[in-house]
Amino acid sequence: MKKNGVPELRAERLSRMVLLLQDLIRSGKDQVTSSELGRYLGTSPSSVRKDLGAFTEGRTGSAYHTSLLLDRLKLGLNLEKDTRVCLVGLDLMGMALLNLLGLKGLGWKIVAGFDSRLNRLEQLDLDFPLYPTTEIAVVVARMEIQTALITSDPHEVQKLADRLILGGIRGIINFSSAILRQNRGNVIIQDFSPASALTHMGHLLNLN
Amino acid sequence: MKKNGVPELRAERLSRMVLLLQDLIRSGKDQVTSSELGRYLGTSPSSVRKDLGAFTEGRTGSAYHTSLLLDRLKLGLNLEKDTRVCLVGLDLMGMALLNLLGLKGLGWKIVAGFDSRLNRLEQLDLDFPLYPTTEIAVVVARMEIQTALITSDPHEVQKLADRLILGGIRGIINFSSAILRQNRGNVIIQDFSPASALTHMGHLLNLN
DNA sequence: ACCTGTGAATAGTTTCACAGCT
DNA sequence: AGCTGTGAAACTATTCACAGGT
Repeated sequence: MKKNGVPELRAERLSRMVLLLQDLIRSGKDQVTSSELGRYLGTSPSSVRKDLGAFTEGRTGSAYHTSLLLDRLKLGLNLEKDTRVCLVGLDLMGMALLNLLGLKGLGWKIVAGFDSRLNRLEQLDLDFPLYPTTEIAVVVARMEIQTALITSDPHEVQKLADRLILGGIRGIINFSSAILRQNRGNVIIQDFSPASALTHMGHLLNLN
Repeated sequence: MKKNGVPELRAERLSRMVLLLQDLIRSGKDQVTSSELGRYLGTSPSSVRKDLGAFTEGRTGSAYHTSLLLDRLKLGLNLEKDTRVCLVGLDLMGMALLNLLGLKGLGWKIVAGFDSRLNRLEQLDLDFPLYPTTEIAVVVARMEIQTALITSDPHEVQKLADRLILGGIRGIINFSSAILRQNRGNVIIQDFSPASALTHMGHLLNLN
Protein backbone atom coordinates (compact mmCIF):
# COMPACT_ATOMS: atom_id res chain seq x y z
CA MET A 1 0.00 0.00 0.00
CA LYS A 2 2.75 2.43 -0.93
CA LYS A 3 3.90 4.57 -3.80
CA ASN A 4 0.81 5.03 -5.87
CA GLY A 5 0.14 8.67 -6.01
CA VAL A 6 -0.62 10.14 -2.61
CA PRO A 7 1.36 9.20 0.51
CA GLU A 8 -0.61 7.58 3.29
CA LEU A 9 -0.72 10.29 5.94
CA ARG A 10 -1.42 12.93 3.38
CA ALA A 11 -4.33 10.90 2.01
CA GLU A 12 -5.89 10.80 5.43
CA ARG A 13 -5.68 14.55 5.84
CA LEU A 14 -7.06 15.05 2.37
CA SER A 15 -10.15 13.01 3.19
CA ARG A 16 -10.88 15.37 6.04
CA MET A 17 -10.10 18.26 3.73
CA VAL A 18 -12.91 17.13 1.43
CA LEU A 19 -15.44 17.24 4.25
CA LEU A 20 -14.06 20.53 5.47
CA LEU A 21 -14.34 22.18 2.08
CA GLN A 22 -17.92 21.00 1.74
CA ASP A 23 -18.62 22.60 5.11
CA LEU A 24 -16.95 25.87 4.18
CA ILE A 25 -18.75 26.05 0.86
CA ARG A 26 -22.06 25.37 2.57
CA SER A 27 -21.40 28.28 4.89
CA GLY A 28 -20.77 30.59 1.97
CA LYS A 29 -16.99 30.90 1.99
CA ASP A 30 -15.43 30.89 -1.45
CA GLN A 31 -11.83 31.66 -0.67
CA VAL A 32 -9.63 30.12 1.98
CA THR A 33 -5.95 30.36 2.89
CA SER A 34 -3.57 27.61 3.89
CA SER A 35 -3.41 28.91 7.44
CA GLU A 36 -7.17 28.84 7.85
CA LEU A 37 -7.28 25.30 6.57
CA GLY A 38 -4.43 24.40 8.88
CA ARG A 39 -6.33 25.77 11.84
CA TYR A 40 -9.14 23.31 11.15
CA LEU A 41 -7.00 20.33 10.33
CA GLY A 42 -4.48 20.83 13.07
CA THR A 43 -1.49 21.17 10.75
CA SER A 44 0.85 23.95 9.72
CA PRO A 45 0.14 26.17 6.74
CA SER A 46 3.13 24.84 4.85
CA SER A 47 1.97 21.31 5.38
CA VAL A 48 -1.40 22.22 3.93
CA ARG A 49 0.27 23.78 0.90
CA LYS A 50 2.38 20.67 0.36
CA ASP A 51 -0.70 18.47 0.66
CA LEU A 52 -2.58 20.51 -1.88
CA GLY A 53 0.39 20.88 -4.19
CA ALA A 54 -0.75 18.10 -6.49
CA PHE A 55 -4.24 19.52 -6.84
CA THR A 56 -3.59 23.07 -7.94
CA GLU A 57 -2.06 24.30 -11.10
CA GLY A 58 0.73 26.70 -10.38
CA ARG A 59 -1.48 29.74 -9.74
CA THR A 60 0.32 31.41 -6.92
CA GLY A 61 -0.33 34.66 -5.09
CA SER A 62 -3.87 34.36 -3.84
CA ALA A 63 -5.88 32.08 -1.58
CA TYR A 64 -7.60 28.88 -2.66
CA HIS A 65 -10.97 28.84 -4.34
CA THR A 66 -13.06 26.53 -2.20
CA SER A 67 -15.30 24.99 -4.82
CA LEU A 68 -12.64 24.75 -7.49
CA LEU A 69 -10.33 23.06 -5.03
CA LEU A 70 -13.02 20.65 -3.91
CA ASP A 71 -13.70 19.61 -7.48
CA ARG A 72 -10.03 19.01 -8.10
CA LEU A 73 -9.74 16.97 -4.94
CA LYS A 74 -12.73 14.79 -5.71
CA LEU A 75 -11.37 14.19 -9.16
CA GLY A 76 -7.79 13.63 -8.05
CA LEU A 77 -8.73 11.30 -5.20
CA ASN A 78 -11.05 9.32 -7.42
CA LEU A 79 -14.11 10.05 -5.35
CA GLU A 80 -16.38 10.70 -8.30
CA LYS A 81 -17.98 7.31 -8.49
CA ASP A 82 -19.84 5.80 -5.52
CA THR A 83 -18.37 2.88 -3.59
CA ARG A 84 -20.88 0.15 -2.87
CA VAL A 85 -21.06 -0.35 0.89
CA CYS A 86 -22.73 -2.89 3.17
CA LEU A 87 -23.52 -2.74 6.86
CA VAL A 88 -22.70 -5.83 8.91
CA GLY A 89 -24.58 -5.69 12.18
CA LEU A 90 -27.84 -3.78 12.49
CA ASP A 91 -27.78 -3.06 16.18
CA LEU A 92 -27.57 0.44 17.69
CA MET A 93 -24.20 1.27 16.11
CA GLY A 94 -25.30 -0.04 12.74
CA MET A 95 -28.41 2.10 12.81
CA ALA A 96 -26.43 5.11 13.98
CA LEU A 97 -24.08 4.76 11.03
CA LEU A 98 -26.99 4.39 8.70
CA ASN A 99 -28.42 7.56 10.11
CA LEU A 100 -25.12 9.39 9.69
CA LEU A 101 -24.04 8.02 6.34
CA GLY A 102 -27.18 6.71 4.72
CA LEU A 103 -28.70 9.83 3.32
CA LYS A 104 -25.95 12.09 2.14
CA GLY A 105 -23.98 9.64 0.05
CA LEU A 106 -20.91 11.69 -0.82
CA GLY A 107 -19.01 9.08 -2.74
CA TRP A 108 -20.68 6.00 -1.33
CA LYS A 109 -23.97 4.16 -1.27
CA ILE A 110 -25.27 1.63 1.23
CA VAL A 111 -26.63 -1.28 -0.75
CA ALA A 112 -27.13 -4.14 1.71
CA GLY A 113 -27.34 -5.05 5.38
CA PHE A 114 -26.52 -8.21 7.33
CA ASP A 115 -27.40 -9.43 10.78
CA SER A 116 -27.23 -12.81 12.46
CA ARG A 117 -30.55 -12.39 14.27
CA LEU A 118 -33.29 -13.35 11.83
CA ASN A 119 -36.03 -11.61 13.78
CA ARG A 120 -33.99 -8.40 13.68
CA LEU A 121 -34.05 -8.59 9.90
CA GLU A 122 -37.80 -8.99 9.85
CA GLN A 123 -38.57 -6.11 12.12
CA LEU A 124 -36.53 -3.56 10.16
CA ASP A 125 -37.86 -1.73 7.14
CA LEU A 126 -34.98 -0.16 5.25
CA ASP A 127 -34.55 0.89 1.67
CA PHE A 128 -31.92 -1.70 0.89
CA PRO A 129 -32.14 -5.49 1.14
CA LEU A 130 -31.28 -7.37 4.33
CA TYR A 131 -29.74 -10.81 4.64
CA PRO A 132 -28.66 -13.23 7.36
CA THR A 133 -24.90 -13.28 7.96
CA THR A 134 -24.67 -16.80 6.60
CA GLU A 135 -25.17 -15.35 3.13
CA ILE A 136 -22.48 -12.70 3.34
CA ALA A 137 -20.03 -14.29 0.90
CA VAL A 138 -22.65 -14.96 -1.77
CA VAL A 139 -24.32 -11.56 -1.57
CA VAL A 140 -21.07 -9.59 -1.49
CA ALA A 141 -19.93 -11.42 -4.61
CA ARG A 142 -23.22 -11.09 -6.48
CA MET A 143 -23.80 -7.43 -5.66
CA GLU A 144 -20.15 -6.55 -6.15
CA ILE A 145 -19.95 -4.82 -2.80
CA GLN A 146 -16.60 -3.16 -2.26
CA THR A 147 -16.62 -1.94 1.33
CA ALA A 148 -18.10 -3.26 4.58
CA LEU A 149 -18.76 -1.48 7.83
CA ILE A 150 -18.68 -4.03 10.66
CA THR A 151 -20.41 -3.16 13.92
CA SER A 152 -21.15 -6.66 15.21
CA ASP A 153 -20.29 -8.25 18.50
CA PRO A 154 -16.50 -8.54 18.98
CA HIS A 155 -16.75 -12.30 19.37
CA GLU A 156 -18.02 -12.89 15.88
CA VAL A 157 -16.25 -10.12 14.02
CA GLN A 158 -13.30 -12.15 12.76
CA LYS A 159 -15.64 -14.83 11.40
CA LEU A 160 -17.77 -12.26 9.61
CA ALA A 161 -14.67 -10.58 8.19
CA ASP A 162 -13.52 -13.92 6.81
CA ARG A 163 -16.84 -14.33 5.01
CA LEU A 164 -16.64 -10.85 3.56
CA ILE A 165 -13.15 -11.60 2.27
CA LEU A 166 -14.36 -14.87 0.80
CA GLY A 167 -16.99 -12.91 -1.09
CA GLY A 168 -14.28 -10.67 -2.51
CA ILE A 169 -14.72 -7.53 -0.46
CA ARG A 170 -11.96 -4.95 -0.96
CA GLY A 171 -12.16 -2.86 2.19
CA ILE A 172 -13.40 -3.35 5.74
CA ILE A 173 -13.92 -0.67 8.36
CA ASN A 174 -14.09 -2.31 11.76
CA PHE A 175 -16.03 -0.39 14.42
CA SER A 176 -15.91 -3.15 17.00
CA SER A 177 -13.28 -3.35 19.70
CA ALA A 178 -12.01 -6.67 18.36
CA ILE A 179 -8.75 -6.38 16.42
CA LEU A 180 -8.84 -8.09 13.03
CA ARG A 181 -5.96 -9.90 11.42
CA GLN A 182 -4.54 -7.73 8.64
CA ASN A 183 -3.15 -8.58 5.22
CA ARG A 184 -5.55 -11.30 4.34
CA GLY A 185 -5.51 -11.29 0.59
CA ASN A 186 -5.08 -7.65 -0.25
CA VAL A 187 -8.10 -6.42 1.56
CA ILE A 188 -7.65 -3.06 3.21
CA ILE A 189 -8.65 -3.27 6.85
CA GLN A 190 -9.19 -0.08 8.76
CA ASP A 191 -9.54 -0.23 12.50
CA PHE A 192 -11.98 2.36 13.67
CA SER A 193 -12.98 1.46 17.16
CA PRO A 194 -14.23 4.11 19.57
CA ALA A 195 -12.60 2.09 22.33
CA SER A 196 -9.13 2.59 20.83
CA ALA A 197 -9.88 6.25 20.30
CA LEU A 198 -10.75 6.66 23.96
CA THR A 199 -7.74 4.66 25.09
CA HIS A 200 -5.53 6.83 22.94
CA MET A 201 -7.10 9.97 24.33
CA GLY A 202 -6.64 8.69 27.86
CA HIS A 203 -2.98 8.29 27.20
CA LEU A 204 -2.57 11.72 25.65
CA LEU A 205 -4.29 13.34 28.60
CA ASN A 206 -2.25 11.54 31.21
CA LEU A 207 1.00 12.72 29.68
CA ASN A 208 0.22 16.09 31.13
CA MET B 1 2.13 17.65 21.60
CA LYS B 2 5.67 16.35 21.12
CA LYS B 3 8.57 14.95 23.15
CA ASN B 4 6.94 13.64 26.24
CA GLY B 5 7.62 10.00 26.27
CA VAL B 6 5.99 8.13 23.45
CA PRO B 7 5.97 9.41 19.84
CA GLU B 8 2.57 10.10 18.34
CA LEU B 9 2.17 7.30 15.81
CA ARG B 10 3.56 4.79 18.20
CA ALA B 11 1.10 5.86 20.87
CA GLU B 12 -1.77 5.20 18.52
CA ARG B 13 -0.58 1.70 17.76
CA LEU B 14 -0.03 1.04 21.44
CA SER B 15 -3.64 1.91 22.24
CA ARG B 16 -4.75 -0.75 19.82
CA MET B 17 -2.16 -3.07 21.31
CA VAL B 18 -3.85 -2.73 24.69
CA LEU B 19 -7.19 -3.87 23.28
CA LEU B 20 -5.52 -6.62 21.30
CA LEU B 21 -3.72 -8.01 24.33
CA GLN B 22 -6.96 -8.03 26.30
CA ASP B 23 -8.50 -10.01 23.47
CA LEU B 24 -5.66 -12.49 23.30
CA ILE B 25 -5.63 -12.99 27.06
CA ARG B 26 -9.38 -13.54 27.05
CA SER B 27 -8.92 -16.25 24.43
CA GLY B 28 -6.37 -18.02 26.57
CA LYS B 29 -3.12 -17.09 24.86
CA ASP B 30 -0.30 -16.33 27.24
CA GLN B 31 2.62 -15.96 24.90
CA VAL B 32 2.78 -13.98 21.68
CA THR B 33 5.53 -13.08 19.23
CA SER B 34 6.22 -9.79 17.52
CA SER B 35 5.18 -11.22 14.15
CA GLU B 36 1.85 -12.39 15.45
CA LEU B 37 1.19 -8.99 16.95
CA GLY B 38 2.26 -7.38 13.69
CA ARG B 39 -0.21 -9.52 11.78
CA TYR B 40 -3.02 -8.04 13.83
CA LEU B 41 -1.82 -4.49 13.88
CA GLY B 42 -0.77 -4.33 10.26
CA THR B 43 2.86 -3.51 10.97
CA SER B 44 6.18 -5.31 10.65
CA PRO B 45 7.61 -7.44 13.44
CA SER B 46 10.52 -5.08 13.92
CA SER B 47 8.19 -2.17 14.26
CA VAL B 48 6.30 -4.00 16.96
CA ARG B 49 9.53 -4.73 18.78
CA LYS B 50 10.55 -1.08 18.62
CA ASP B 51 7.14 -0.02 19.87
CA LEU B 52 7.35 -2.36 22.82
CA GLY B 53 10.98 -1.58 23.54
CA ALA B 54 10.16 0.83 26.31
CA PHE B 55 7.85 -1.60 28.06
CA THR B 56 10.01 -4.67 28.44
CA GLU B 57 13.09 -5.14 30.49
CA GLY B 58 15.86 -6.56 28.43
CA ARG B 59 14.72 -10.17 28.52
CA THR B 60 15.50 -11.38 25.07
CA GLY B 61 15.15 -14.80 23.50
CA SER B 62 11.54 -15.74 24.00
CA ALA B 63 8.12 -14.39 23.05
CA TYR B 64 6.17 -11.82 25.04
CA HIS B 65 4.08 -12.75 28.04
CA THR B 66 0.65 -11.38 27.23
CA SER B 67 -0.58 -10.46 30.68
CA LEU B 68 2.76 -9.20 31.92
CA LEU B 69 3.07 -7.04 28.83
CA LEU B 70 -0.45 -5.71 29.22
CA ASP B 71 0.23 -4.69 32.81
CA ARG B 72 3.39 -2.90 31.78
CA LEU B 73 1.58 -1.10 28.99
CA LYS B 74 -1.28 0.05 31.18
CA LEU B 75 1.19 1.31 33.71
CA GLY B 76 3.50 2.91 31.19
CA LEU B 77 0.72 4.61 29.24
CA ASN B 78 -0.87 5.91 32.40
CA LEU B 79 -4.12 4.06 31.84
CA GLU B 80 -4.49 2.95 35.41
CA LYS B 81 -6.85 5.63 36.56
CA ASP B 82 -10.21 6.25 34.84
CA THR B 83 -10.76 9.35 32.70
CA ARG B 84 -14.05 11.07 33.38
CA VAL B 85 -16.02 11.21 30.14
CA CYS B 86 -19.24 12.91 29.03
CA LEU B 87 -21.49 12.24 26.06
CA VAL B 88 -22.67 15.27 24.11
CA GLY B 89 -25.66 14.28 22.00
CA LEU B 90 -27.94 11.42 23.04
CA ASP B 91 -29.30 10.49 19.66
CA LEU B 92 -28.66 7.14 17.96
CA MET B 93 -24.88 7.54 17.81
CA GLY B 94 -24.71 8.69 21.40
CA MET B 95 -26.68 5.68 22.54
CA ALA B 96 -24.58 3.36 20.39
CA LEU B 97 -21.42 4.68 22.01
CA LEU B 98 -22.95 4.26 25.42
CA ASN B 99 -23.76 0.70 24.56
CA LEU B 100 -20.22 0.07 23.34
CA LEU B 101 -18.27 1.96 25.95
CA GLY B 102 -20.60 2.32 28.89
CA LEU B 103 -20.25 -0.99 30.59
CA LYS B 104 -16.72 -2.22 30.21
CA GLY B 105 -14.92 0.92 31.38
CA LEU B 106 -11.31 0.01 30.65
CA GLY B 107 -9.69 3.23 31.70
CA TRP B 108 -12.70 5.51 31.45
CA LYS B 109 -16.07 6.19 33.02
CA ILE B 110 -19.06 7.98 31.54
CA VAL B 111 -20.25 10.45 34.14
CA ALA B 112 -22.68 12.80 32.38
CA GLY B 113 -24.77 13.33 29.26
CA PHE B 114 -25.96 16.42 27.40
CA ASP B 115 -28.62 17.03 24.79
CA SER B 116 -30.29 20.15 23.49
CA ARG B 117 -33.74 18.57 23.30
CA LEU B 118 -35.26 18.79 26.74
CA ASN B 119 -37.85 16.12 26.07
CA ARG B 120 -35.09 13.74 25.04
CA LEU B 121 -33.54 14.20 28.45
CA GLU B 122 -36.79 13.37 30.17
CA GLN B 123 -37.51 10.22 28.27
CA LEU B 124 -34.13 8.63 28.92
CA ASP B 125 -33.32 6.70 32.06
CA LEU B 126 -29.59 6.27 32.37
CA ASP B 127 -27.29 5.69 35.30
CA PHE B 128 -25.56 9.03 35.05
CA PRO B 129 -27.07 12.53 35.21
CA LEU B 130 -28.36 14.34 32.11
CA TYR B 131 -28.31 18.07 31.44
CA PRO B 132 -29.37 20.47 28.70
CA THR B 133 -26.51 21.68 26.51
CA THR B 134 -26.81 25.19 27.89
CA GLU B 135 -25.24 23.92 31.10
CA ILE B 136 -22.23 22.26 29.52
CA ALA B 137 -19.62 24.73 30.75
CA VAL B 138 -20.85 24.72 34.33
CA VAL B 139 -21.26 20.97 34.63
CA VAL B 140 -17.93 20.14 32.98
CA ALA B 141 -16.19 22.46 35.40
CA ARG B 142 -18.01 21.26 38.48
CA MET B 143 -17.68 17.54 37.73
CA GLU B 144 -14.11 17.93 36.49
CA ILE B 145 -14.87 16.07 33.29
CA GLN B 146 -11.79 15.53 31.18
CA THR B 147 -13.01 14.11 27.90
CA ALA B 148 -16.11 14.64 25.75
CA LEU B 149 -17.53 12.50 22.99
CA ILE B 150 -19.53 14.71 20.63
CA THR B 151 -22.15 13.10 18.43
CA SER B 152 -24.44 16.06 17.88
CA ASP B 153 -25.70 17.59 14.68
CA PRO B 154 -22.83 19.04 12.60
CA HIS B 155 -24.42 22.48 12.65
CA GLU B 156 -24.10 22.90 16.38
CA VAL B 157 -20.93 20.98 17.04
CA GLN B 158 -18.55 23.94 17.00
CA LYS B 159 -20.76 25.83 19.44
CA LEU B 160 -20.92 22.87 21.80
CA ALA B 161 -17.17 22.38 21.57
CA ASP B 162 -16.67 26.00 22.55
CA ARG B 163 -18.77 25.47 25.66
CA LEU B 164 -16.84 22.36 26.59
CA ILE B 165 -13.60 24.27 26.26
CA LEU B 166 -15.01 27.09 28.36
CA GLY B 167 -15.75 24.54 31.06
CA GLY B 168 -12.13 23.40 30.96
CA ILE B 169 -12.40 20.13 29.09
CA ARG B 170 -9.04 18.61 28.13
CA GLY B 171 -9.92 16.34 25.22
CA ILE B 172 -12.70 16.13 22.64
CA ILE B 173 -13.45 13.24 20.32
CA ASN B 174 -15.61 14.45 17.49
CA PHE B 175 -17.82 11.84 15.85
CA SER B 176 -19.74 14.28 13.68
CA SER B 177 -18.79 15.10 10.11
CA ALA B 178 -18.21 18.75 11.00
CA ILE B 179 -14.54 19.68 11.25
CA LEU B 180 -13.65 21.52 14.46
CA ARG B 181 -11.08 24.27 14.75
CA GLN B 182 -7.96 22.92 16.43
CA ASN B 183 -5.54 24.42 18.95
CA ARG B 184 -8.03 26.25 21.05
CA GLY B 185 -6.33 26.55 24.37
CA ASN B 186 -4.44 23.31 24.63
CA VAL B 187 -7.40 21.05 24.26
CA ILE B 188 -6.68 17.88 22.33
CA ILE B 189 -9.20 17.49 19.54
CA GLN B 190 -9.48 14.16 17.83
CA ASP B 191 -11.49 13.90 14.65
CA PHE B 192 -13.22 10.58 14.51
CA SER B 193 -15.87 10.86 11.87
CA PRO B 194 -17.15 7.79 10.08
CA ALA B 195 -17.65 9.99 7.04
CA SER B 196 -13.92 10.73 6.81
CA ALA B 197 -13.14 7.08 7.33
CA LEU B 198 -15.37 6.14 4.42
CA THR B 199 -13.99 8.89 2.23
CA HIS B 200 -10.48 7.73 2.98
CA MET B 201 -11.42 4.14 2.21
CA GLY B 202 -13.01 5.21 -1.05
CA HIS B 203 -9.77 6.83 -2.04
CA LEU B 204 -7.65 3.83 -1.08
CA LEU B 205 -9.86 1.53 -3.11
CA ASN B 206 -9.88 3.67 -6.16
CA LEU B 207 -6.12 3.71 -6.34
CA ASN B 208 -6.38 0.14 -7.46
C1' DA C 1 15.70 -23.04 15.54
C1' DC C 2 13.47 -19.22 16.75
C1' DC C 3 13.01 -15.33 19.43
C1' DT C 4 13.91 -10.26 21.14
C1' DG C 5 16.68 -5.80 21.48
C1' DT C 6 19.05 -2.44 19.16
C1' DG C 7 22.42 0.49 16.38
C1' DA C 8 22.86 1.81 11.62
C1' DA C 9 20.80 2.64 7.25
C1' DT C 10 16.92 3.87 4.68
C1' DA C 11 12.55 6.03 3.83
C1' DG C 12 9.14 9.29 4.77
C1' DT C 13 7.30 13.72 6.68
C1' DT C 14 7.35 18.38 8.23
C1' DT C 15 9.29 22.76 8.58
C1' DC C 16 12.00 26.54 6.80
C1' DA C 17 12.93 30.15 3.84
C1' DC C 18 12.37 32.55 -0.07
C1' DA C 19 11.22 33.39 -5.15
C1' DG C 20 7.37 34.85 -7.61
C1' DC C 21 2.44 36.13 -8.30
C1' DT C 22 -1.76 39.22 -7.28
C1' DA D 1 1.21 43.18 2.27
C1' DG D 2 -0.05 38.86 1.95
C1' DC D 3 -0.48 34.81 -0.46
C1' DT D 4 1.12 30.22 -2.80
C1' DG D 5 4.69 26.78 -4.62
C1' DT D 6 8.82 24.51 -3.87
C1' DG D 7 13.71 23.02 -3.12
C1' DA D 8 16.66 22.18 0.80
C1' DA D 9 17.21 21.18 5.63
C1' DA D 10 15.63 19.14 9.78
C1' DC D 11 13.20 15.87 11.88
C1' DT D 12 10.64 11.37 12.57
C1' DA D 13 9.63 6.64 11.52
C1' DT D 14 10.52 2.16 9.56
C1' DT D 15 13.29 -1.46 8.06
C1' DC D 16 17.53 -4.06 8.05
C1' DA D 17 20.79 -7.01 9.98
C1' DC D 18 22.82 -9.17 13.49
C1' DA D 19 24.44 -9.94 18.44
C1' DG D 20 22.82 -12.37 22.19
C1' DG D 21 19.36 -15.03 24.94
C1' DT D 22 16.39 -19.32 25.55
